Amino acid sequence: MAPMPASRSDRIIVGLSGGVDSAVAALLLRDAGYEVHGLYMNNWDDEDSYCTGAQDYQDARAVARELGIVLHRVNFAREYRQQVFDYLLAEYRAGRTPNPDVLCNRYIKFGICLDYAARLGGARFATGHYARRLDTADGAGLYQARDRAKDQTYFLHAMQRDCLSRVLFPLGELTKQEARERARRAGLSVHAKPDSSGICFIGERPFAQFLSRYIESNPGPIEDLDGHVLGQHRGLPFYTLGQRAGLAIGGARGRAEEPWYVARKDQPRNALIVLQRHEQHRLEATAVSTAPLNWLSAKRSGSFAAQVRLRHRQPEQAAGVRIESDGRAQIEFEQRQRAATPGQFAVIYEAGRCLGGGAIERVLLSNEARYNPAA
RNA sequence: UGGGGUGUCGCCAAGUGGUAAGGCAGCGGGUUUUGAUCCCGCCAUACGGAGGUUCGAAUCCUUCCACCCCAG
Repeated sequence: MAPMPASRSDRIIVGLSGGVDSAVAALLLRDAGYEVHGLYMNNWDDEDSYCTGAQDYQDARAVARELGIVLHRVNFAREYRQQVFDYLLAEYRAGRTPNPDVLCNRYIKFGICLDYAARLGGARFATGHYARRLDTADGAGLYQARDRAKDQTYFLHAMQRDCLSRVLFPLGELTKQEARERARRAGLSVHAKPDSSGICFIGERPFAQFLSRYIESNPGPIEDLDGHVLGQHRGLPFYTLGQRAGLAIGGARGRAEEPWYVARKDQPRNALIVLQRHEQHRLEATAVSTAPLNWLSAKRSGSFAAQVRLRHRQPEQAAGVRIESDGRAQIEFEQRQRAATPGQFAVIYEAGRCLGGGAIERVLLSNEARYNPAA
């Protein structure tokens, strides 16, 4: 385990989700001699068949009991709704594809929840994220987890930099397999609980179905690159760039026997433009421009070479980054990037350190000479 | 109602006497703390309807129906 910067008498608050990872985080800190309190956070109030909140809380209680630690509980549903969910709906309505978990980490987990942990007397706030926090010459830095396949820094890149000095990621040096093994050996009842996926607190329900509860349908044509109508869509917000499933386009006379993918959204005409597999070069970007970056290191200026991810779990892509005077970034990739999507985040790395990132605002496709404002 | 053509899974489409390819879509699962991508599995006792020939027909014959095209 990484050296603990806090003194052993300090109280550490661990965000307990009811899953394996946060349980092991608490286990490691307890075994290292800290006074550990658990904090279960409820971010979503709807109780329906997809909401696992009730079970997760019971699991968190079991973990606390098994570890012999105090468990606190707090409800941030109102804040989540205002700072994450409203953003998500606004982005979808605007035709972009938001990443709510990035905002959840910035505003909820490492925002108000971090403050709440401090009020509980926590000198530090720890979570079960697969990431590493290391001290550097310019302060605490966020580094990728040793288990690169599980690395979650993509989701953490937007947290405020000054929060880094107050957080701990005890799982940063472990693989998922090792974490489960530790849980099993410690007799934690959640050791075999399946990994969760899907938007936190919304769950694994069919996503378009969930969205349709909040976003009105607005049907329009599905067209190929030449403007031939191939079908009808339910509303531009229900699709994202590069998406294959859900288009309901079958075979067409004289067309290749290939699946169709979303190429772009024509907002003024409410048309969804699609293409086939052999045309996917039209989905490839050479560069993206971002909103002003959030920095987790000393602010950079000018141009520099870096590695960039456009989505979680994507291997780092070699790129040139140019910082504009307004804080925005122009990122030019060595390799073309498939389905770079406005609303998602470009996250910048350098030798395993997450420098920060920003929301993708515009995408420069490989067949375009300049940014298309409608992109 | 002259001539020609076509009717095979939701869509496209092989198969022209030997016991229904494939792709797309869809559904299910895997991977995944976003949305996607990707991977795996399932998916026509049935060939527009009805008769007939044959050991055996989607494939041959008769007839009816539907649609398309050219003539009108």
